[in-house]
Formats: sequence, C-alpha cells, structure tokens
Amino acid sequence: MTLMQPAQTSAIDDLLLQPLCAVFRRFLKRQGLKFTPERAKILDAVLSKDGVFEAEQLLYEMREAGVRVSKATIYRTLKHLLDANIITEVLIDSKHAHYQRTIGKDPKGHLVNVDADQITEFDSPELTALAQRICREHGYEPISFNFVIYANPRPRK
Amino acid sequence: MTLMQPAQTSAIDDLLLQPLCAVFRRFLKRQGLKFTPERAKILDAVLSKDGVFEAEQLLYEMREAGVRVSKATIYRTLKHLLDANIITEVLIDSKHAHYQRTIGKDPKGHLVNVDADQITEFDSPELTALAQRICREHGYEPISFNFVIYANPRPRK
DNA sequence: GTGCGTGCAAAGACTTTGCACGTAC
DNA sequence: GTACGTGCAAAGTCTTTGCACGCAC
Repeated sequence: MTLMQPAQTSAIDDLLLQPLCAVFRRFLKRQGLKFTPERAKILDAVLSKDGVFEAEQLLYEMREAGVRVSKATIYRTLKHLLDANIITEVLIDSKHAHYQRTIGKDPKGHLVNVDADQITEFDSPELTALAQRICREHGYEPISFNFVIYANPRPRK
Repeated sequence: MTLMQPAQTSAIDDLLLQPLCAVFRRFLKRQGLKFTPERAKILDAVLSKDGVFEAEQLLYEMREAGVRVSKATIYRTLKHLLDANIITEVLIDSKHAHYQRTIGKDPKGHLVNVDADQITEFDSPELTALAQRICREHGYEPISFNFVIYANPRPRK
C-alpha cells in the first residue's frame, strides 16, 4: 500500500522475490544493523504468508515449525521490515496490528468478511489514482493509503 | 462511513441534528438501557467534535469544561454510540481507537498529514461507489469502509 | 573485541471488567 | 423497588523496554 515508490520498484521486484532476503540484508547494513539468524527466520516466515498477518500468528507458526524466537524479537524485526519497506501495516481493526508484504505487489485494498473474519485482497488502480487526486487537490504528496471494506457475504438468490 | 443506511437517513438527519439526543434516547430504550446524565454529557461532548476524536481527548475536554465522568463510562458510552450508529470507528493508527460522528454525514475519507498529525476529511462519492462495486464483484454486501491516505504537505513551489 | 541482538520478564499504553454503591424508570 | 449505571481500581491485551548475556562484523 505504499505509493510513490520509485518507478523501478516493480522491475526490481521480480529479481527480488527470492532474494528479498538480500534487500533486507542491504537495508540492515546501511543502517549499521546486523543480519542475524533470527531476522532471517522471521523474514522467511513473513514471506511465507500470502496475505495479511499478525505478529502473534507469526510467532505461533514459527513455533509450530520448530523455529524458536522470542516475541520481543518478532516485534523488533517487524519494525525493521516496516522501515525497509518490505512490509506495510494494514489497519483492519483497532485491537492489534496487521501487516502485509509490500514489495513485489501493487497497493491493495482489503475486503473483510465480517462474518468469517476472513480477508480478501483486491487490486485497485483507481484507489491509487484517487488517492493521488485527493492529495493534489489538498496540496499534499501521498505516502500510502489504507482502504478496507467491511462486508457480509451476499446470500445466493 | 457506514454504507447501506436506510435511504431515509439523510432526510431524517436534518431533523435530528439537534435532537440526536432523542435518537440515542430511543436507541437506549429499545435496548432496555437508561438515559443517564453521564450519557447525555458524553453525547454532547461527542457532538461538539467536528472531525475525528479519541476517547482520551473527550475525557480531557470534558474535565476542562468541568464535567466529571470516569474513563470507564466514556468507553462504555462510546460503545453504545457505536451500536446506535451515531458514531463510527475510523482506523487511523494501530495505537488506539479514533471515532467520528456518522449520522448526518456522508461516508468520508481521511487525509492524514503525517508531519503535523492533522486530519482532513474529504467527501468521496466515488469511494462509496467503488466499495459497492468491489463488493458486488466478490459476492459481498458492503457494511462500511475505511479509507485513510497518509501524506506530506507539498512544498509550495 | 565492540556494539548490536536476543530472551526474559517487567513495564507501558489503551481498553475492559468486578464490585459496591447509586439512580433512572 | 429493580435492574441497569457509575466510579474506582484492578485486570487484560497487545506492544515496548531494561538488563545480562551472546554473537555478527
């Protein structure tokens, strides 16, 4: 959901889909931070997720898979992944944070099935355009946006 | 930001802008709840706010104005106002809840000035239309949506 | 070797809840 | 008079932080 990415982003993306790890590595080095096994494992877990995910979920799935990391490290690493623009926050509810991989994807909207607590992403070029138009009209430069629709499944007629 | 309101809503609204209090009252009665002085005062405070607000802010402003209510009662009353569809939650950040009056207004988007922590509302009929289209395409019935754009002020050239 | 990283548990921020007393209906 | 409401403080969630030890560079 980050707009205003440099134009090359989508070109780079294909190259990076596997070595997204390298992106993170470079980012960390640039910041004088270290690439640790924990960070590598958390990144793997993050990349294994297709849609929206939560910190607790990540921790749980890593534990299931026999990977041992502390909750604190998860939160600390998610923060770095946000800084590195590898993931973005998606505001779904006010109870806790939701995240999603950003790099390699266009900005998405989210359709929340209120009945089933299930989230569908949808592409929406109009949204990006709309965000840009609104910003222009108000004298702003867009950074990112969050669009979530809450809905019920329509009963089949 | 609630869609799918009965069509009369906006017609009723003008009548209700002052007696929104009556709406709440009716709602409470219907639920077997009581209309207390605290609830009346909180509703007043809520209606005095034009844009997005937070629970803590409300409490603070009420205290400033010499109105004494507990934080607990604020939270409990906000929940009822949500149920009554008088206010809606606006997801601005994942730290804490933001609310906004709904009744008497069309669904709005929000433009957050990231620099100044300042929020501008904007009308956007396209958003409602878009939300409806997306839902139709996916077999859903829209309930509400949340659209927030994060942006920086554009330097005057 | 130094400085950043990690796990743990404790602390924080926001919100909810249990309880005893009070009050709208 | 009865059930719901209120304030207070305690408990709950999710997230962050302090500290002592460990490891990437």
